[in-house]
Amino acid sequence: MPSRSPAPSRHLFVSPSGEALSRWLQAFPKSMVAQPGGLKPRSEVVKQALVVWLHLDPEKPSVEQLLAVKASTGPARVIVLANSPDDQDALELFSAGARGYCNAHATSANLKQVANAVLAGGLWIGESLMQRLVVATQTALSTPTAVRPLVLAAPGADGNLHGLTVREREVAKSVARGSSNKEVARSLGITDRTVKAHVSAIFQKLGVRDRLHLALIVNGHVRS
Amino acid sequence: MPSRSPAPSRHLFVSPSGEALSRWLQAFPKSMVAQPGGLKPRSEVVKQALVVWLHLDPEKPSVEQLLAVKASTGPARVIVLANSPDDQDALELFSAGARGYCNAHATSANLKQVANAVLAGGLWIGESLMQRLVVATQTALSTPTAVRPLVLAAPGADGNLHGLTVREREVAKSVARGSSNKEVARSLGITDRTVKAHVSAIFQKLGVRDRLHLALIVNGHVRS
DNA sequence: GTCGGTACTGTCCTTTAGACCAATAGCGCG
DNA sequence: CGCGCTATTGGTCTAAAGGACAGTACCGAC
Repeated sequence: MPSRSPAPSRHLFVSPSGEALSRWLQAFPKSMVAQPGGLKPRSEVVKQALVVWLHLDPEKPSVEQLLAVKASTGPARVIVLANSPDDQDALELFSAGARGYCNAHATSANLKQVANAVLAGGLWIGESLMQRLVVATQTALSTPTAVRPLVLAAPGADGNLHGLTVREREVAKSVARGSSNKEVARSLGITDRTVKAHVSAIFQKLGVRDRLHLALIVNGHVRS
Repeated sequence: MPSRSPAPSRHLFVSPSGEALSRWLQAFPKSMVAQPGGLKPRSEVVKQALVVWLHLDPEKPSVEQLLAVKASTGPARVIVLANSPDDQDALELFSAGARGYCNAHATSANLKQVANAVLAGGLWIGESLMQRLVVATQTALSTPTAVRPLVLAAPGADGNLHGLTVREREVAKSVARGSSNKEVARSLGITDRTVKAHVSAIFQKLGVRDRLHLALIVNGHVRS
C-alpha cells in the first residue's frame, strides 16, 4: 500500500444540512462538504473523492440515501455516519454497498481509523453488529443449508460455552435463564460474591459485556 | 487515540517456532516473542502486552490454541495470524474471542492497521469473510419464517407484546436485543430517564421483574 | 516439593437498574 | 370543556451489577 498522497478533498462529506460536524473537519481538515441533492456526478469534487461520508437523514430511508449517493459518486468508497446506529439498518446498508458504518459523533481519531480500514480494502463495522454477525453466520455456515430449521443452536448451547470451566458453565446457564447472582448462589450453595467472580470470568472469556448479552448468546438468539 | 506510546513490549508474538517473521518485527520493532508453551500468566511480559499475536500451528486445532493463549494472557486482545487463512476457521476463532484474524505474511503496514483497529475496540476481519458474513446474514433475513436459521431475524416476536403501546414495544424490542437504557435513549432520541419510565411500565404490564426476563419473553424462550 | 489451574471469599468502588413520586404537554373523545 | 391515555423529563432512593485487587485452599502435573 503506497503512502496516502496529500491531495486535497480526498474526503467528501455528504450531509442533509450541508454542514459538517467539527469532528469531521478535525479528522480531515481539507475535506469537502456537500448536500445530497447538490452532487454533480462528473464534478471535480466528486471525481477526486476517495471516500464519501454519508451522514444519514433520520427522516428518510437509509438505503435509498446510500444508493442515491453511490449513483452520484462513482467508484468512491462510501462510509455511512448515523446519528443513532442501528444494527439492522447497518446490515441493509452493507449489502447495498456501504464500506463502513459508524456513529456520526465518533471521535476524529476513530474516523481516521475507519478511513484507514476502508481505504485498505476492508469494511468497518461496529463491535456489537460484529458479534451478532459472527454468531449468526457461525450457525448458518456449519449446516448443510436447507434442511435444518434452527435446532442446532438451542440444545447445544455449549457450542458457545466451550472455553469455560465446568463451574462457569453451570453459572452461565443459570444466568442465561434469568437468575440473579443471589439466586445462582443459593442454587449452587455458594456466596453471591463467588458467583460474581465466576460471572466476571465468563464475561471476559466470552467477550461479553453483561448478563443479558450472555443470555442472548447462550440461548442461541433463536426464537422457538 | 493518543499517539503510540514508546513503551516496550506492547505487542507479544506467540509462535510455535518461538521465532517472529521479519515483517512482524518490522511493524513493531520492540515487540516480544514467545512460544505457546512458555507463557507465564503473571509474568511482566504478559502483563504489559496490550496485543497478543497468535501465530497458528497448522498441526493443532485453532480454537484450542487460542483459548490456551487467552487463558495465559488475561485481558490482552488476541489477534490470530494464519499461514493459510480460512473463513470457517476464522469464524470459530472470532466466536472464541479473537479480535483479529489475518494472514501471517501480511505486510507490516497491514499489521499496523490491524493493531490500530483492534486497539480501538474493533475487530479485524478479512474482506472475503466480511462479504460472506454480510451476504449470509442478509439472505437469512430475507427468507420467510419457514427456514429461518439465523438469529438476527429478531423482528417479529410481537406475539408477547400485545398489551404495550407503540413506543413501549420499540423500547421492549431494543432492550431485548441487549441495549442498555442509555443506548435505547440514544437510538430513540430521548432521555434515559424516559426510557426507564417506559421500561418500568413494560415490566408492570408484562409482569416481568427485570430486562433479562423481558428478553427471554420477547425472544420466545419463555412463555408468560 | 513447586507451579498452575480452579474454586471460593473478601473489600472497595463505580455504574446501572429499577421503584416511587411528581410534573408537563399533546391528543382523542364524549 | 374535562377526562383519560400517552409521551416526556425530573428527582431521589435502594439494590444490583460489574470491575479491580487481594487472598486462601484444593488438586493435579511436572
